[in-house]
Amino acid sequence: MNIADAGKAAGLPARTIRYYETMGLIAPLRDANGYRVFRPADVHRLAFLGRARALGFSIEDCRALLSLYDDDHRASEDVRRIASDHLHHIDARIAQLQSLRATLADLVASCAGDARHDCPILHDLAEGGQPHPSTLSTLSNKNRTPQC
Amino acid sequence: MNIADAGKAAGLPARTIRYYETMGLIAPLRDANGYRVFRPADVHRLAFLGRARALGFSIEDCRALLSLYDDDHRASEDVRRIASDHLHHIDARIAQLQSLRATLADLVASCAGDARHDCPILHDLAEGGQPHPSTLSTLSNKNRTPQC
DNA sequence: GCTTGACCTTCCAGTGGCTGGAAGGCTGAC
DNA sequence: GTCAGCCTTCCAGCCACTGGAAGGTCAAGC
Repeated sequence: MNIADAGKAAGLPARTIRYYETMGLIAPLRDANGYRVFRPADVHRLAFLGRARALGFSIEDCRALLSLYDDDHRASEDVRRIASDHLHHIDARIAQLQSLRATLADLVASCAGDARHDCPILHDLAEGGQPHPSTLSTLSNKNRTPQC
Repeated sequence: MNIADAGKAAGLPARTIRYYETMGLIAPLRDANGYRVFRPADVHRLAFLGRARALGFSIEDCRALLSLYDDDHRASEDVRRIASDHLHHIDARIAQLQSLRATLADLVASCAGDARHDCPILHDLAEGGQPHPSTLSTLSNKNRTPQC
C-alpha cells in the first residue's frame, strides 16, 4: 500500500505521514523504487496517531502512548497518567480562554460599533482600564500570548 | 529611556520589544551609540500592545488596532469588528476544547489506572471506539491538531 | 515506443510569537 | 584598567505541520 492509500485509510494527509516518519513514529518498509510500503499494522498505527492527535496529545505524548501500546508489560496507570496530565492542561487552557473571553465580551458589549470616533475598546487597551476580575490571573500570567 | 526600562514600564521583555520593532509595530528612535530610545508615547504603545496580546489578539490584529488608535477619522465600528471576530474565534476554540475535554474525561474515567495491562484509553485510540457525541465535529474537523 | 498525468521521492523554507544563545560594543563605578 | 551590566545584531529553535520546487516512477492510452 502506497502513502496516498495509507493516508486515505487512516484519514491523514500524505505529508503528515511523511512528517510522522521523520519524527520516528512510524517506520514503513520501502519498495525497490524507494516508495514507502504500508502494511495493515502501519495503517493501524497511523489511525492511532490520528485519533491521539485529534484529542490534542502532543507528538511526544503520542510517542509515549504508542510505546505503551506496544509494551506487553505496560500498566494502565502509565497510560492514565499521560491522559490525565493532558486533561489538566486542557482544563487550564479552557479556564484561561474563558477568562479572556469574559473581558473581551465586556469590551465588545461596551462599544457602540457605529461611525463615531469614540471607542471603549481602544480606550481600555490604551489606558489599561479595569481588567475584568476573572482576567487578572491571565494578565499577570507569564503566558502573555494566549493562542486562539 | 533604554529598552530595559521601557520593558519594565510596559511589562514586556526587552526581546519581545525588539521583536515588535522588527514586526514594524513600534519605531523607537536611536541614540548615537545605536541604542533604542523610547519616548513616553513609545512606552504607551508598548503597553497597548501588551494588553492587546494578553487578550489574545494576533500581531496583525494588534497592527490594525494600533492604526485605528492612531486614526483621527476611525469609526468604532471597525474596532468592534476586529474584537468581535476575535471573540467568535475564542468561542469556537473553547467549544472545540470542551468537546475534546469531554471525550478525554470519559476515557480517563474509564481507565482503572493500576498495574494491570488492560487499558480502555489505548483500546479506544487503537480501535476508534465510539467517539463522544460532542466530539464528532471535532474529529471530522479539518483542524486535526488542537493545540492546548 | 511515446506521451500524459498521477503518483512518488527529497530538500528547503515558512507559519506565529517569541525565546535562547553567541559574539561583540558601550557605560558607569570602583 | 577592569568589571558588571547593559546594549547591539544575527542565527537557530520551538511545535506540528504545510507549501513549493525539482526530479523519479508508473500505468494507461495512442
